[in-house]
Amino acid sequence: MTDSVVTRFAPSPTGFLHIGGARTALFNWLYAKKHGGRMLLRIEDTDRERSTEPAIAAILDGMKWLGLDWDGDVVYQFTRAGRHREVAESLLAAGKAYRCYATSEELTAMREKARAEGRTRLYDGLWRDRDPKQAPEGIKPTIRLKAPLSGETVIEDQVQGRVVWQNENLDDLVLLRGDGNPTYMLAVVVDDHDMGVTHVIRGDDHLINAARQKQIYDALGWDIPSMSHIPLIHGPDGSKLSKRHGALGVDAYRSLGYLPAALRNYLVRLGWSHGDQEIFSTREMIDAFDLQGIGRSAARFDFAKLENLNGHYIRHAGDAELVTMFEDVLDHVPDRSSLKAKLNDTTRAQLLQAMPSLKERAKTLIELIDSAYFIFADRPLEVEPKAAALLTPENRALIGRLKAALEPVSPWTAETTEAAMRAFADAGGLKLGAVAQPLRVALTGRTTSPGIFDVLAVLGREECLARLGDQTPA
RNA sequence: GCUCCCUUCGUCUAGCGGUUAGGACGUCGCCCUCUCAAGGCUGAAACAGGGGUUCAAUUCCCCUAGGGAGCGCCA
Repeated sequence: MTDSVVTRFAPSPTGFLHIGGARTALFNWLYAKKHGGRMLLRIEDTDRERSTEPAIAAILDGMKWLGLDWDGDVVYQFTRAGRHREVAESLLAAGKAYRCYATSEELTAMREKARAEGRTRLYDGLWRDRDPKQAPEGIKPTIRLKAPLSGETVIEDQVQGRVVWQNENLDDLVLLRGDGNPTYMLAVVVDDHDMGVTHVIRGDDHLINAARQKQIYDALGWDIPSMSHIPLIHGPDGSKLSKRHGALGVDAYRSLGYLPAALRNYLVRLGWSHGDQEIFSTREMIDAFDLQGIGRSAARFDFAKLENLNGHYIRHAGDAELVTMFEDVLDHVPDRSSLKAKLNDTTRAQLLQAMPSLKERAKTLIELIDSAYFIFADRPLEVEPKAAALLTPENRALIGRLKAALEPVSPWTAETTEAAMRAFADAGGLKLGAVAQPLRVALTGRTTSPGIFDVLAVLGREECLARLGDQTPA
């Protein structure tokens, strides 16, 4: 049976792929992969007003970047409107639905009245049993489901457990709008059914919709798929995730220098766990993923943990791979075009050589870019204020003497320059640090950098001596 | 207001009646050290509150409080 699993990710294209959607997609993807099934992608664009092409593009792009591929063609829900209409009509013919001629004013009044009386059943069934002959002129009717008035509707949710609603709290939802277009509620049910979806995994903001959809499934005589409603992701302060926090599109995470693998790992552990394991390769994630491991409470988004994970993935990435990522991310961050122009075979080789040292200190690709600054810097170096403070007359003189000491070094490697420097320090009765810091400033313009011997080796003899010369009194 | 969901260190979480309540991030201190990281070792840090059930509750039930979601001819 494991080969029959079909999951789906069904975003509405009204904005970018946000972090919560990304996690939902990931969970669906993992579940399908784990069971050798398929994950379908359906764009819920029945709201013609708010659906946009750029949003669709952003969603597809975001999923590709995250490495979440889907099976088959993307299904655009709006193209299936005819089928949705057909199903609504069949329900009408079967007496399981009816036309409702209520005006929006009447509806508003009903809602206010219901709320005032503390009821949840907002639509009072005004046209449920009324003769359509009484229909007013000029009103395009909606088609509403004739939902059960009593009894209960039960969802056996794989995450939330058994959730029960009293039917008197559920009203007759609209299946078809006055303009003949389907509502989300109808479209989802029909599409999931027609697409053969076996497992619905989505945010728990849909939990109540599951009950309403169950009523549609029942009216149609269809089986409802397995339901899993996963808790939402909140901002660091526990409130709803806003743009201020992490409700950024996944493209923003790319621009921030996060690796897809790191984001996947962070996301999978947000709301799901597998014992004490924190780091998961994609393979391990697929093998370990299960619905039982999903928690029921909302999780807060924590950038610090994401950064830590990202650092881990950077440290463990291949050097050549990182050079490629370094270049690729430049296209997604502002003000890096000058850096891009400086990429050539020489600087690429330097970058590759420096990578073992660079990646040890970077939590994001942005930090990686920043710490590689010394490779691309033009002479004379721009010196940070904090670093400039170290360029005292004494230290400048020291740099001059050091330059002289390094000049004869050959070949020029991290090992040989280190030996020369240690000898220089010993001879002067200085601690290595007393020499290394001024040297670092002269070479990088900063007080922090990769190991100074790595910097020496990467920059090469000529460039190093020139930079030292720049800081030596004439 | 109504319906539904949730509640273990600051954060993500393990726990599925009996544990010194574990791990991870962050944080504190120490070690390493040419800076910054990384790494190693330590420390502080949690079962929301109240009732039950039970020989025994973080674990099961109820209530309260707090948080969240939903209440559209949006999805």
